[in-house]
Amino acid sequence: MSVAPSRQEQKERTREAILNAALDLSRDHGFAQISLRQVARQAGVVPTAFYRHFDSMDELGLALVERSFLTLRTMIREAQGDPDVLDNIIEASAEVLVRVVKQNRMHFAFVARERASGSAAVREAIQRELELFISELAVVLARLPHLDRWSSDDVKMASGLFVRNMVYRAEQVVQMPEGRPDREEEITRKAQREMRLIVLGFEKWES
Amino acid sequence: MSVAPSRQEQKERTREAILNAALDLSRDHGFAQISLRQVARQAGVVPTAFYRHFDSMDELGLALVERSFLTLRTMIREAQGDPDVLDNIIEASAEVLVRVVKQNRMHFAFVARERASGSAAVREAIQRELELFISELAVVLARLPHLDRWSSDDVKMASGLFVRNMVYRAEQVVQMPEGRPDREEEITRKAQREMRLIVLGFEKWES
DNA sequence: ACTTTCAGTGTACGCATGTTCACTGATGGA
DNA sequence: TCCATCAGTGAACATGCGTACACTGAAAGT
Repeated sequence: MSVAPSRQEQKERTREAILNAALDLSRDHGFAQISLRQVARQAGVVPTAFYRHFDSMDELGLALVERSFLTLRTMIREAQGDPDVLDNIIEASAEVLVRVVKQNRMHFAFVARERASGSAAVREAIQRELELFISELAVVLARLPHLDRWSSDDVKMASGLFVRNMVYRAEQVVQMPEGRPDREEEITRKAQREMRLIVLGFEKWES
Repeated sequence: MSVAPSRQEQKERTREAILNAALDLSRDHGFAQISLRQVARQAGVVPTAFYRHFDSMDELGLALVERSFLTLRTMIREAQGDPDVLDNIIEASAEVLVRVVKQNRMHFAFVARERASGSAAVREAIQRELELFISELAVVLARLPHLDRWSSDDVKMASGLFVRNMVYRAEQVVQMPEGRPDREEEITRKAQREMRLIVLGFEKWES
C-alpha cells in the first residue's frame, strides 16, 4: 500500500508533469507555438491550474532551459572524471557526447531548437547558459598539452569551436531516427574528424 | 505620370509585399508563430487575398527559403569573382561574409532562425539548401593550396566547418544592434581567428 | 476538533485565428 | 465595344486561445 503523498509532493509531481508535457509537445511543434491549454491538457490538469506553478509560458520556458542545462553540466562533469578524456580528448569526448545526448534527447532538442528561435526571454537564457558552458569547458581545455600556454581568449575560442560543433552534432543525433546505430557511428566519426582537424590547428597556433 | 501597371505586374507586386511582410514579421516573433492574418494586414491586403498567391503559410515559408538562398548564392559567386579570395581566403571571405550578411540581414536571420525550428517542411528545405551550399563551397575550396590533393570527403568536411562557422557568425551579425561598428569588427576578427585556426589544421591534415 | 491554506476545478468572457462563400470592378483579349 | 477573367473584397462561421473569478475539498497547522 502506498502512502498518500503530502501536499508538497503532489504539487511537485504536477509541476513535473507540466514540464514534461511541455518538453514532449515541443518536440513536434517547437515550444514557442504550443499553448498553455495544450500543456495543461497533456499534463492532465485544467488550464487555470497551470498558474499555480508558472506565471506564464515564458516562465515555463525558462524552467525548461534550466533543467536542460543541468543535464549538460552532468556531461562536462562526467568528461572531467573520465581519465581517458585527458589522454585522448577527441575520441573520448565525442563518445561521451553522443551517449549523453541519446540519453537526454529531449533536453538537447529543446536547447538546439529554442536557441535561435524561442521567445526573446528563452533565447537569451540559452545564450547565457551556453556562454557559461563554454567558459567551463575552457577550464578543462586549459589543462591540455599545447593549450596550457595560450591566452585565455584563445582557449575560449577553442572551447567555443568545440561547443558549437557539439551543438550541431547534438542536433543531428536528436533528429536521428531511433535504432540506427550506423547513422550514430557516422555522426561520431564525423565529429571526431572535425575535432581532430581543429586540434591539429592548435599545435601550430601562435598568438 | 506613371503608367497603370499591368495585371501581372500588380499581382507580382502584391506577392512581393506578402513575402516582405512575412520576412519583416518573422524578425521579432519567428515565422512559425506569425499568422496568415497578420501577414495579410502588414501587406495591406485582406486575409482572403493571401490565397491568390499561396495555398498556405507553409508554402509562403518555402518561397522565403528559396528567396533567401538566392542571396546566399550571390555571396559565393561574389567570393569566386574576387581575386583576393584565392590569395587570402580568410581575411577576404570573412569580410565578404559580414558585408553580405549586413546587406541581407533579414534573409540570413530567417535562415538561421528557421533552420532548427521552423515547420518540418521549411526546416527540411533549409537543410537541403544548406547541404547544396556546402557542396558548392567545396568546389571553390578544392582549388586552394593544401586542399587540392584531398579526398572530396575531406574537402566537404572543411566546407562544412566554414559554412557552420558562417551561419553562426551570421546569427551574431543579425542580432547585432545597428550602428555598432565596434561589435561588427569584433565579429569579423573572431571569425577570422577561427578560420585561421582551421586552415592551420589543414596544413597538417592527412587522410 | 476546528480552522486555515491552497492545489486544482468549472464557467464564462472577449478576442484572434483559418477558411468558406458570394461579391466587385478593372484589365485585357475578342 | 462587349465580355470573360481573376486579383482583391467583406461578411460570416466555428474553433481555440489566455485569463478572471468564484468554487471545492483534502491536507496541514492549531
